[in-house]
Amino acid sequence: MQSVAATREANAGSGLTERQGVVLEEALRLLVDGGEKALTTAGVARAANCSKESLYKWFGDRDGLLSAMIGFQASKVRTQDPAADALNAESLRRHLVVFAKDLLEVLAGDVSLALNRLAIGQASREGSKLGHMLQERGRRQIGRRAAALLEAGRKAGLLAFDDADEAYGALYGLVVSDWHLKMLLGEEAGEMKKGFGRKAEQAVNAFLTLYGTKG
Amino acid sequence: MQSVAATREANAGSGLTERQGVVLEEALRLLVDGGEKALTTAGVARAANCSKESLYKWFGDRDGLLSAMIGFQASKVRTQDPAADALNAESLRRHLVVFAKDLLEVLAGDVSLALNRLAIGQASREGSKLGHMLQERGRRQIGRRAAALLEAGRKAGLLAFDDADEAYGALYGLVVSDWHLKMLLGEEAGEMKKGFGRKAEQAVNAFLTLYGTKG
DNA sequence: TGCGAACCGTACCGTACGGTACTGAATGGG
DNA sequence: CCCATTCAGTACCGTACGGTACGGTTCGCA
Repeated sequence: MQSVAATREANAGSGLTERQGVVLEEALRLLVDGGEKALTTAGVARAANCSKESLYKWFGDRDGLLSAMIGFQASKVRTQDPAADALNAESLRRHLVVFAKDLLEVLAGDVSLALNRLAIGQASREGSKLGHMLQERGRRQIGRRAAALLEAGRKAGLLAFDDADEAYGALYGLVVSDWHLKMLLGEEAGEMKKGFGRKAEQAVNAFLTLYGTKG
Repeated sequence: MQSVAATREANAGSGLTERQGVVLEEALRLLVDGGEKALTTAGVARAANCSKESLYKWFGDRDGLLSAMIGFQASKVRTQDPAADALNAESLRRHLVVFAKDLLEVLAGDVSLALNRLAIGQASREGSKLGHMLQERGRRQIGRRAAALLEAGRKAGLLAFDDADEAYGALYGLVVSDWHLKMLLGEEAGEMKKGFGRKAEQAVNAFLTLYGTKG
């Protein structure tokens, strides 16, 4: 996963030492492997070969570490909204399918699932600070990419909708359905992934039936 | 919430004393109010005026208590699949809208959210036993109701689909989209609920566009 | 009345965690 | 060469939890 390059990228303008990035990487690994219960300060310190005192100096307290982990991971995910090449019906469909597949694969990723589980577990108390962070820095990114795609489709006369949010909601729902929740609840994601391609195409077909200008 | 009647109902054939039902009710209240962190054995014992020793005698250990809570709550939710009156296009639409609204309101319920958060939090370790339980005893119920409704629609010539699961997945996705996740992450459900009616109708409209036999 | 079962309340134990304090080894700059 | 900074490693403290054990009380029953 070329963690070094990714880490350096993530640190750009985040006030994070490279060492701290490595520590956060190790913390994420612990979280993915063992869930929140396994994410103890002593455990992180041991896994990252640093002292607990350093952890507290860098991140304040445990919650600060959790926030830093979310921000760190979010800063690593760069959603490229490329293209904007002249859209026709077929290229729009292709872009939508790629988007749908990317969405499913992001949601099914180890780290994404672990962080979502973490934020959901903390949602009851503490005003769901982590939840908002995850929502803002994770979802918003991919939402923007979708919004740009939909808007381009509309500008090209290939899509017709009044409310962009509503259209995006339909696309998201058709693509994801209840798979995300099932994975969050522990359903093995392994066998699911092979069906992502077919599922993405079906969802895009349905979406184009609803919002496409030509059947 | 007529908890007494509901409790008595839930105990039918579950090997649960009425006292134990009251204890589970109190445990659910603690979980809803304070999340998993607030659900300690001592806390439950104090809130329910029973001894920790009794808790361990009745439920084995903490995980047994959690399982019992899920089973208890699931047994309280009775999904009536009524109707089966002669379907026409309008009554099918009405039934679908009612189903969609019910689904949204169930998912937005305090106890449902708390139990889903609990199961998701435990999904990393322990083979996600609670997750499977929640999936089986909660989702399966409402899924059956939807399947019956869809099948009736097809039998009446009002719906056309090959794969019932695929159709149900589309309906679920159109109705729920990412609202469930947002609520699980802590988004205030209060202001959302007022939009459920409109959202349900929009989703059903879209679903009928996709799977209805007459536009 | 005597007996046993169920059970509440509480005290108790071992453990594990979050957070703090201390020591000693590097490192680097004057 | 000396001093300041940083940090790893460890020991430590208070707390809180899961789980167990025990005394006292109520209740049903013979």
